[in-house]
Amino acid sequence: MLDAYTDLLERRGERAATLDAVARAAGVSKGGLLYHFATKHALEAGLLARLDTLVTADLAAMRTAPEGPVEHFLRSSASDDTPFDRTLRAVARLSQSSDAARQALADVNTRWLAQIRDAVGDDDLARTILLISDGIYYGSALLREQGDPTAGPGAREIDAAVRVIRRLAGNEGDGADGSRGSLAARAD
Amino acid sequence: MLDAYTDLLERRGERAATLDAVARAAGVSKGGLLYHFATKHALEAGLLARLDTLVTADLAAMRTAPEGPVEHFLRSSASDDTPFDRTLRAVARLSQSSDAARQALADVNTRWLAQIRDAVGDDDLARTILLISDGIYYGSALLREQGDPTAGPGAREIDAAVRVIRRLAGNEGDGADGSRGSLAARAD
DNA sequence: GTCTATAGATGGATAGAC
DNA sequence: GTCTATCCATCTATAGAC
Repeated sequence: MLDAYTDLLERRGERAATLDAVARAAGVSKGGLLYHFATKHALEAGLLARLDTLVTADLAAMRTAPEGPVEHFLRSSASDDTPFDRTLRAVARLSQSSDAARQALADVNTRWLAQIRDAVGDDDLARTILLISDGIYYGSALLREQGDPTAGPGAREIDAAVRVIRRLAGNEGDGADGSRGSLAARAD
Repeated sequence: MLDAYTDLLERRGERAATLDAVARAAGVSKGGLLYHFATKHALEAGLLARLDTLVTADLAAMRTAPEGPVEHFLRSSASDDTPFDRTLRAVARLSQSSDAARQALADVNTRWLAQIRDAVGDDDLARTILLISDGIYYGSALLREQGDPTAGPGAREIDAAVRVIRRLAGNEGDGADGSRGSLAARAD
């Protein structure tokens, strides 16, 4: 049922994610849905709880990614096939009218920033990487159409950003060869 | 009436922007509102038409900004007091469930990219700047709460991004002194 | 042009059978 | 646990007075 709710939020927006539509998509009746989630607010709370679990797992995956945490982070910003990204996009849509969802997104950002700063050792660069990720993410979350996954930022934008950050990371000083400076730091 | 519609979309989301609420906020009755905009769809179309007018003016302002087009562009990404930015945020909210609004946002991005690329002369950097701007913009659009303008990215994030881009621009080659390379190009 | 009144559809939620 | 039936509020839109 949370899957159906996520899918509707992501693909058709908050307004279309009615109890009726969620129940139909989940293959149950409205009454059946309301047995598990007594109110619409409870359904939302269930989604936010799931997000919290998934973000913890994502941070752990970032730390051990072979391409390094930053590149893994940016490339996964537009991924559309993991439960985590789908949940995040759904919550972003909810955040329009829900303070709790907005707070949940802010918390995710805070946790990401801490880990990226830890990886690159540069507060300015970490915040900029977060912004680039937000650009990729929100663009892909909001501009993506139902049937057109090519809308919004795609591989082209992400590759451009990765190259730009590599230039910076390569010029930082501690690195050396220019192809992988602090970008890939702590990836080993 | 478009002002009232914009304000409701921006502050309380698509779902709260009902004909009733818009009419009340505009100080007219529902019937009065529907005299000028026969359907809700017509109201939306009116907002998109206004956006088109405002983006044209914004591109012109970018070209003549004293701090250069890129810095002007990034700093204005989180501005909350211009009619253009308020309209853009409102349309971003509509884009959840409206194909026309989504297309309008994509068009704005296309026009921005062309102008930024023209200013920095580097496609990768231009696309990255767009992503940073989207990060600032969507963050400020979506995380901003009714009474808390400090949520989402603020001056701190923007300053960080400007410094990072300056580093890049200063390292580009054609510039020289490092404090203003292609960043401020064509600003004179 | 702007209003009130109301129609018709749909939203969230409850009651009670099975 | 899941269903159908139903209540009540609200939404878009129409009709018609002023």
